[in-house]
Amino acid sequence: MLSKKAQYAFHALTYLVEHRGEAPVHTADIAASKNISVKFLETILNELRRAGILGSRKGKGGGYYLLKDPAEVPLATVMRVIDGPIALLPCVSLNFYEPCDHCDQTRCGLNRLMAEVRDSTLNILENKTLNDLVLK
Amino acid sequence: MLSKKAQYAFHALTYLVEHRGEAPVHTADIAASKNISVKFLETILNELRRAGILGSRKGKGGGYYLLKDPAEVPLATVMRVIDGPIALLPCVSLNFYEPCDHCDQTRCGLNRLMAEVRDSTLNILENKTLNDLVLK
DNA sequence: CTATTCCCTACTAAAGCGATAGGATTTGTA
DNA sequence: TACAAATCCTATCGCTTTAGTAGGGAATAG
Repeated sequence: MLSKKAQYAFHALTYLVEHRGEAPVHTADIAASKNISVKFLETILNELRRAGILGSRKGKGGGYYLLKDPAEVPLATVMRVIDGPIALLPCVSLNFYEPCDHCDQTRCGLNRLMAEVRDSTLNILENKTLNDLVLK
Repeated sequence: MLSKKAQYAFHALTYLVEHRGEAPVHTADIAASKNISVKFLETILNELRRAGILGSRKGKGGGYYLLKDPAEVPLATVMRVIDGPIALLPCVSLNFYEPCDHCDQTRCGLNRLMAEVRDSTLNILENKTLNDLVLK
């Protein structure tokens, strides 16, 4: 399951896509619009900034804004930044790989099946982008 | 990610499929073969029994055994018993559904996308069974 | 200079995870 | 009937993660 943090991140990004081209958006505005604790959302937007997904400006007229074209940011990227691995097992993770302790991967049925799940999941999450969060 | 419990469950079930038709298998044998703590595995096999996936017999000559044809037990069933929901959001879960607090599902882009992920995941996990855990 | 806004560090309460402990219960066999 | 073998049950425990909260510091526009 996605953490609350990841859910909030997606909702906030949705808001930012919808307000793209306007002035930087205040954390407080997003929080109010999406019913999220301001302080909690602050830390989330900050993580997204450190990950290179958002830019920010301080002071009056400041706020957060998208750094890239929303169509260039896959959902998988956001999920990895906030929640870490997408795969169901460390031994089939592409970005957070860790070997199994007591099991030869080349002869593990579970490994093979979970790799299949990973591929079908990533096929969606790597191709759907922030743009797809917004319904037309 | 799958919990350790779910991983152990799958490994134990693999062992049981491989020893199908023989006498009931001792917890200790599986634990030794798969490097799992005996006591921890006990609770896992018990959960699988209460879920109707395994049968058991106590006393001498006792142990656990599969109740059904392994080809009739989808991986999704095991995962739900041990880890709960498979979907990435409560509001798109088929078996553990919970509505969103502040978001109209029919107009939520995230909801729609996560439902898509769920479908592609379940397409695998409902069709692959315990039999597929065993490599030939 | 001051109000506004992001930025940073630390803390916390509650829950979940990965076990472990200790015994109760059932069953086959001598 | 006694005993050993195995499952079954309940409780506990240390650790980590989750979902926030608190309090102020730093930059910036006007």
